[in-house]
Amino acid sequence: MGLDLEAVTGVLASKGLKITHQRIVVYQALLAAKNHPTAEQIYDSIKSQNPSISLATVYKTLETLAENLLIHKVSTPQGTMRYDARIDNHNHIYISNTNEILDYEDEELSKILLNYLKKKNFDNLSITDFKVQIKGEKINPDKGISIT
Amino acid sequence: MGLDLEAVTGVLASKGLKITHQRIVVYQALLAAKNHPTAEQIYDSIKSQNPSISLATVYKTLETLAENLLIHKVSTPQGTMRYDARIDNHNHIYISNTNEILDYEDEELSKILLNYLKKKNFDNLSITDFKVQIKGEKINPDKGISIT
DNA sequence: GTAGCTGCAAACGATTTGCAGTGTT
DNA sequence: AACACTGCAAATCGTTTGCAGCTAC
Repeated sequence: MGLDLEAVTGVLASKGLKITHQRIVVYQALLAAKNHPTAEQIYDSIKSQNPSISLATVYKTLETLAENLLIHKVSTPQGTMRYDARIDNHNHIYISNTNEILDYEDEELSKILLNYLKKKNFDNLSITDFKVQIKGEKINPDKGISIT
Repeated sequence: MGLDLEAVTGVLASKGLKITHQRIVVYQALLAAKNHPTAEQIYDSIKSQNPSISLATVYKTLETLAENLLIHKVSTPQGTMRYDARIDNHNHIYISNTNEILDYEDEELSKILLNYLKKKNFDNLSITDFKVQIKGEKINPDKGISIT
């Protein structure tokens, strides 16, 4: 995770976006985040290095990046938005007692679902995206989750 | 769909909730709704018959019903809340060009997923809920969707 | 009678907007 | 130079809250 400056500017340029300091910083912050931060969390994480940046700009930048399919907006069960630099199709685990969102990806699961959806015929619907949403609680909130 | 008054009062009583006119009306309105309405849509649908009811009460009532597991709160990709009187585990299809939410239930899909999750070992996680979220667009927005 | 519920208005948090000024191309 | 982008503050939207009065039990 974490594209260098060249890569980031290249990606922005490829979408015809102006290369501004703010966009670089916001994008890099999101790429570096392993959790799924809110706009405010991104703002907090960059404002010490960029004291003049405004929260509104962070929102606008994230919106722009999402429109250009460089990042994803993720709505949480609480109705707030989080952002995700991963653009490949993957699943999320919402952990209610710690308010975390974990990525969950599994080749086998993707295959199973894709296979299932192919078999079904959804008339008058063009599917743009599908994912499994798992909700749960950590038994021990201080420890991580491992999947075997 | 649509419980009669007796049934509704019975359900409320079984949860130890006071039987108020507002709760009956809100609950029945949600039971009768085939779409997944917002709090405001429920409010609009009942206020002509109940002019003195307040939107805040609708919110409070829905919250209470959800806490008592009589209904579900559903967060949309846009970050707003919708409500669902179906409490069995089912999947949702989000239709972006009409802003609809459709229920989607399929025995086979449930089995496949349950089976998959059983096989996997999520350490330190207790799964409370899982569902498939399908996003798509209607090809013809004026027509329905049929699944075959 | 009392605890719980309602309705109102005000407060709230997250996000968006208008606009004047600034920066990129 | 032109236009897109930023920063600020104010506005907006959906939702929640505080509290006085009302209602079911």
